[in-house]
Amino acid sequence: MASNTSSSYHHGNLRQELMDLAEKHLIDGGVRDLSLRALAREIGVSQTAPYRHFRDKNALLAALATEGFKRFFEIGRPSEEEPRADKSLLYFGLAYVSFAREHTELFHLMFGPALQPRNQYPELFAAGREAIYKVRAGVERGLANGELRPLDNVASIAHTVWAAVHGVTTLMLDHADTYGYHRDLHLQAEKSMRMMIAGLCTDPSYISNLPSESTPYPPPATESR
Amino acid sequence: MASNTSSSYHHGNLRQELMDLAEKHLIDGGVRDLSLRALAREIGVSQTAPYRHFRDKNALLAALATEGFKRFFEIGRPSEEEPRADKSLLYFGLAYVSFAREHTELFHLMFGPALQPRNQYPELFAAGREAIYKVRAGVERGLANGELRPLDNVASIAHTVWAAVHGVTTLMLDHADTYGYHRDLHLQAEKSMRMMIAGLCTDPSYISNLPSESTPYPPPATESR
DNA sequence: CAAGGCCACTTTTCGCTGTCAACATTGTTT
DNA sequence: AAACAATGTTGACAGCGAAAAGTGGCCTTG
Repeated sequence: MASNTSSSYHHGNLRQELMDLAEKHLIDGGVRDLSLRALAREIGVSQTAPYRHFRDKNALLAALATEGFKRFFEIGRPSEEEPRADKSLLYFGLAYVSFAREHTELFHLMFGPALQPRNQYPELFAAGREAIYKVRAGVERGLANGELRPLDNVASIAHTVWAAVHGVTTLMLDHADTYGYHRDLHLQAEKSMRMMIAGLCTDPSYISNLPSESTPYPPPATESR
Repeated sequence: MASNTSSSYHHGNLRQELMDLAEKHLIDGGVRDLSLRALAREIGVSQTAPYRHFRDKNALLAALATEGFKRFFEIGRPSEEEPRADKSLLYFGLAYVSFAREHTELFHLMFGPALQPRNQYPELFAAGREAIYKVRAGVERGLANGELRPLDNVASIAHTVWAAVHGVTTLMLDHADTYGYHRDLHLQAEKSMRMMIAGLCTDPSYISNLPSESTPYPPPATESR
């Protein structure tokens, strides 16, 4: 896939290859170690070739984040099939956490302040916005079912759910050691989300049943801390 | 305060002046626009002088973040005086949001992934850890009073509260436009926190009374977006 | 089939950054 | 007075993002 058709002057697939390699570099090293020059060097083109495909370094980052959101949609799917609103929201939250742990640096790029300004990339905006609709749908069904308490309008409740999940996730990623939850991070995350979601439910009996100590979740991804 | 005693060779107060100017630069421009050389140039010392006081650029950032946490303690105070646990937690959350809006870039430095690695600065670690104790204290009193439901152990509930507040705040800072809460950000934040805290209370009647549309909070700080 | 244009890439160059090694200057201790 | 440690300075290196101008090759158009 790396080697191209025939001509050595025109690479032919540079944009995609830049994206792929950029993500690889992102994974081990974070945004700080991502340099256009290094990418170009490694691919074997001149150091300014990337500028044919991305106006900026920022534009590359925006493209990466956009693709991250598109992959992110996939994990939102199950919530549409689960009939129970509380479980649906919980599953969304757990998937959110899993995504963040498996694609930590991408997650940071998508939701963190590293990529700025971000309001000039319509695709990125649309992709990010799409995500909240998943939650909205779940909340709407929950309200219709009567499983969720009509505490406020849909948008507001959806925002609250998102904030809860997002807070649990980011705190876990960036400050796990500070707050002393070295192990069983997934367990703590699930407990927190259950507590918060329970408050939104009319009948919180199920959701507030905290999970047992042993968790079926995958071990934390190897990180370069 | 800038001009020193008499000698022009030894500055005399370089460390503090670096910190002050660094924060100023941080405020308008973010971490990306913070350069040791620019600081040195502006202060009027040579470009390597800062290295006498900070091993690294990272060390400067760590010092800034540490001081940020120390200021952050001040806002935690009111929660100790408020007898009602729900209100105490809510006030903490509101103060958290206010701090984040008034010192956006500092907040990002304190809680975001920009400063890395951060585990080699004991002072920073201690300062960050101190913050969670405020919440713990509030939760402990709430549990003792019977105002908070004993859903789990203190640490776990405190972590949950923190995550809720943190999620609301970061989402508001970084993605306000994405999720369509351009105005009345403080109102939305308060509503979300009330909903979440209500779920933790035995009698959520007061806390779930959502605030009215007009808010007494200060307008958003002028930001360079 | 040739002319011309356009696109993808290269070369060159600029100014900026963090950081290191060696040196100079100062206030303080012995 | 002499040695010392702390604090600045000079100069240099490698790396970066980015702009300007040139070049090779494919594609359209006459």
